[in-house]
Amino acid sequence: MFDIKWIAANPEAFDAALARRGAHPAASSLVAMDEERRSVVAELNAVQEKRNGASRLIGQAKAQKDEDRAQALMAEVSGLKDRLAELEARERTLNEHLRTAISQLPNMPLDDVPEGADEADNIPYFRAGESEATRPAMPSLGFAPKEHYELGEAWGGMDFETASKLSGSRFVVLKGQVARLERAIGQFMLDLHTNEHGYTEVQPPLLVRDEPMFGTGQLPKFDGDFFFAGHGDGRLALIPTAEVPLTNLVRESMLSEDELPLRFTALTPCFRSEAGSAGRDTRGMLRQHQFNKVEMVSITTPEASRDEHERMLTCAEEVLKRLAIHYRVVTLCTGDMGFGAQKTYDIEAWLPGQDSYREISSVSVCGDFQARRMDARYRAADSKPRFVHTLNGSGVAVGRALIAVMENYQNADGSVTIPDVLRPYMGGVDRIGS
RNA sequence: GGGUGGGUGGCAGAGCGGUUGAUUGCACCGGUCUUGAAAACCGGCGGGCGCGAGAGCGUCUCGGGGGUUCGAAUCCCCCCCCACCCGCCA
Repeated sequence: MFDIKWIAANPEAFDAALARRGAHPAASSLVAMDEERRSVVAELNAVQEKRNGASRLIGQAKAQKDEDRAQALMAEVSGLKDRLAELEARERTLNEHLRTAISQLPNMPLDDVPEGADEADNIPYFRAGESEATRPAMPSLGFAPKEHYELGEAWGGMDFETASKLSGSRFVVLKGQVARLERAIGQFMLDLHTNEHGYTEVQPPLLVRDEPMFGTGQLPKFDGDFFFAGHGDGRLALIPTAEVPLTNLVRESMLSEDELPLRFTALTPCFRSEAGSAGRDTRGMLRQHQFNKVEMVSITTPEASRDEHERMLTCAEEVLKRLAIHYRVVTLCTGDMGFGAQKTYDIEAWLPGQDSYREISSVSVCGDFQARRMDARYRAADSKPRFVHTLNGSGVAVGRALIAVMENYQNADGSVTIPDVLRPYMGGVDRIGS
């Protein structure tokens, strides 16, 4: 969601930003709509002023018991009603159209986001002084690695067949030590972010109204990507990510500057219909309708959001460093970014079984894009209300972390060694599946 | 599922047809006092939109929409949401 005044003042920059995201120019039509709207508002205000002035005089005349004068004024002003109703209706319609049009447009990329069409154009990201060497090394297994589902199915810890009897494809039943390992990974990450990274643990609702989904940008454009549960005459969405409830924690509110930044984290199930990815990643746990994820959300001032973005990335990276899983970070190019993002880093974990890097976390800064949709503001030091900035990042996806642990820590006999940091959560077990 | 009460400014909480955008308290900002701070006292202080270079002016806004009226936070209708009680249930 954008400020129409900004668009009107910077039409070329706005269209250029849209072009970078592969969208058609929109500034001139939006500005035209806004001009029409403003002319209606101006006329409406003038008519209202006339009516209000007369009503005030009528009140005075009545108070002075001057009934004749009151009647004369009433006759004069009553003719304004139709015009008023018409102008009010037009204003409302124009407002709605403008809002609808603007709410369909994706966020504008920051200047340092690389140009590109799709994921092939994403570029590796390193901080100053950093390199591959500063990240956990690739494992040298010395045998042909298996994929996670081959390992899991072999010892009955992952059951896709039974899951499909219950729920169809893209579901899994985890059992025994695999189920426990999944739980251990989630607990470990949640503890890390709450104990060491300053995030407040939250258990949010998993079903939300349409309004929060609009607030974070999932709706209205991507209705088909989610599950909805009927509720009374309406529906509630099953959250596709905890970003939705966590970010909307501050919706329609006026925060004070000294309580920022706010940092929230949650371990929740996420539900996605995966409507657009039929046939992709159909085997295994990589792409499921339901998966657990630890999410981080920060609410900051506009000045602080860029630094917070870098900070949040390091929080997510720390998970993989402690698990000692090799990964890389890429800056998403303009064509691969999500709808609400100004800039996004993806963390891709190395999966030996797949012989490739796969996304395990995505960390985005959204500027005031979501804040405008949610009406989330704070009172700045000069006491003026300003929109907050919002950020979200996975820290990290639990299901995919489970895959990464299993594939990276697999042994030649098909067993999996438990990473050191997870052993306390596994009751001291150091190896499963043997 | 049955019943009742309620949605007002950052928060709390009055108002219930006519200069009421709204008493008051808290919070916040400025000032006096003080070595400093607190307290006390004085003053200021909602948000959106439009016009304007600006000071400012106008307008909308008391959950949302519609209606009655010259005029609605106040009256009527519909919807949404919240709280409480009863029943049922983890």
